[in-house]
Amino acid sequence: MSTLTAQPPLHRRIADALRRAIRSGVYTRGDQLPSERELMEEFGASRGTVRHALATLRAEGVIASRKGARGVVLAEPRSQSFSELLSFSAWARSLGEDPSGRVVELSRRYADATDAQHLDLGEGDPVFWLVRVRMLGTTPVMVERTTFVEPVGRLVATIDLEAESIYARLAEQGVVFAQARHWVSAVAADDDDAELLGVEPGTPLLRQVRRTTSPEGVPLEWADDRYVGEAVSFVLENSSGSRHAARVIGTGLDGDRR
Amino acid sequence: MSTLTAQPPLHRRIADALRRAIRSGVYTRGDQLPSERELMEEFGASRGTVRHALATLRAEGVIASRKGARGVVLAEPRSQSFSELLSFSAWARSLGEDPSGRVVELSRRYADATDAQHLDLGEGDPVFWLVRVRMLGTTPVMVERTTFVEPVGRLVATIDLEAESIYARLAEQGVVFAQARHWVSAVAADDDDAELLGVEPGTPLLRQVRRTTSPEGVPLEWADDRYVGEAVSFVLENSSGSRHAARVIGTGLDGDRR
DNA sequence: CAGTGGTCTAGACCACGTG
DNA sequence: ACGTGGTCTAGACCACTGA
Repeated sequence: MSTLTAQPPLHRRIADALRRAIRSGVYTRGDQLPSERELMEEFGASRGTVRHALATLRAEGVIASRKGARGVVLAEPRSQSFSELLSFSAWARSLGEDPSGRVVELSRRYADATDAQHLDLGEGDPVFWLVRVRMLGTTPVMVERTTFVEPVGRLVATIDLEAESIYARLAEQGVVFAQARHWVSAVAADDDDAELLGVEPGTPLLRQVRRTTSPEGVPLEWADDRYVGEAVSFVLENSSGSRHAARVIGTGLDGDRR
Repeated sequence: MSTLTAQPPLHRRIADALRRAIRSGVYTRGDQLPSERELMEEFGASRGTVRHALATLRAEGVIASRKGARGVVLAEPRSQSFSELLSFSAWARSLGEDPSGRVVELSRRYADATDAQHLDLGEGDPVFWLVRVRMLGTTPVMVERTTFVEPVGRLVATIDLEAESIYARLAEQGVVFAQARHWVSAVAADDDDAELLGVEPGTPLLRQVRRTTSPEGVPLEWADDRYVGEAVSFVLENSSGSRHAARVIGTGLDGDRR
């Protein structure tokens, strides 16, 4: 039984090669890219495949292109993947930091209206509730309050939360987080936040409310994460043709935590 | 001279039709979409074109799809376009609100290191500096501090900033904003912010630093916008295959304002 | 004007999922 | 076993850019 690692699809290998070329300085901000016909030659791919790769880079804000003119480089690619935006551990490790966490509470409870709305459940359905303080080194950076749907929460309860990455362990169990919607806003630390993070009440926190679904579109968890002051920011791209991001009034959510 | 409005490309009409169908309840969250072959029939399009439309919806977080199974609906499409994320006026009007603005300062000055970095200029190159307080009705919601490259700033100086939308007017002059990168974080209101927004110093603000480029990839402006408390939040999507958004340590920028 | 990216078609094979 | 989406090819026409 040889475990032949399947090669990634060609369009991804092309995108990776171009990202590497930009990161290593072959092309820098403002430079023109080779034409699509030239890239077809270079990678032995059809035009459709080359355009698939370029569309990926365009969505990342790395390049821009217009009819009639060659594409240009806009910015260095950021080295972030989906799991690094989802998992605090994976993110921190990718930055060479030492992530850790302290579990404040893990319990089974029953869905309130907000839970029901986020998780497509009925009020009163069982869910799991996890509160953790996340640290880089020994500095508290974020408090995370996550509500899991019952089958996922049951698995979470079996994980050593102080030592392992939830998302890595759940992936091994076949629970895949595939898609997320995030609401980002600013809040003042309340008494609970303040105590957990070791800051004064009223301190500005960056609030990220996240709803994550499986590849099948089934909600798996929702979370209310609050980051200390300027410790963290989110970067996003958008362009004329895209709607990946939007500004909304209020949070679009209940003002209270749960 | 008849001004025949060119029809949008087929892939966009398909995406629009599907968005409408979802918004109007033909498909709701969790429903399966028709197969790609069925959509080809329905719209008289080739598979490549249908897939182009579906890729758009996937990037918006509206649908998800996996090999072997039909696509599913994840969420209602948000009705936001690029200009609504860029332009406070366009955004507010799309929500039925009454946007207004008060110009605090408009001046010509010389680029510092931060300006130079954002706008691909040298330190000391001339730029234009605009500070405005933006309101919904009569409530201050945001203070915006924008630095324009010289040729754009020169045009901005000719606009009636209290009455017109900068971006709409600039577009008429052939200055098109095509791509933007945003850094979102939380800060405490400083004395200047507090006075302009009518809040206490230390109040949490949502900070959005934005860098905007033309279709050619040339930087046109960068801005530091600060929103009052919970007035506004940003919504973003991401999925396994995409890198539209990322979390970073700090702001990736100088801590000071300019 | 030649070269470019944007759009679109018509096929094909594969791996995966669901019944 | 069959239908599905993911990947890939080979062509074509157009509108636009830029020398």
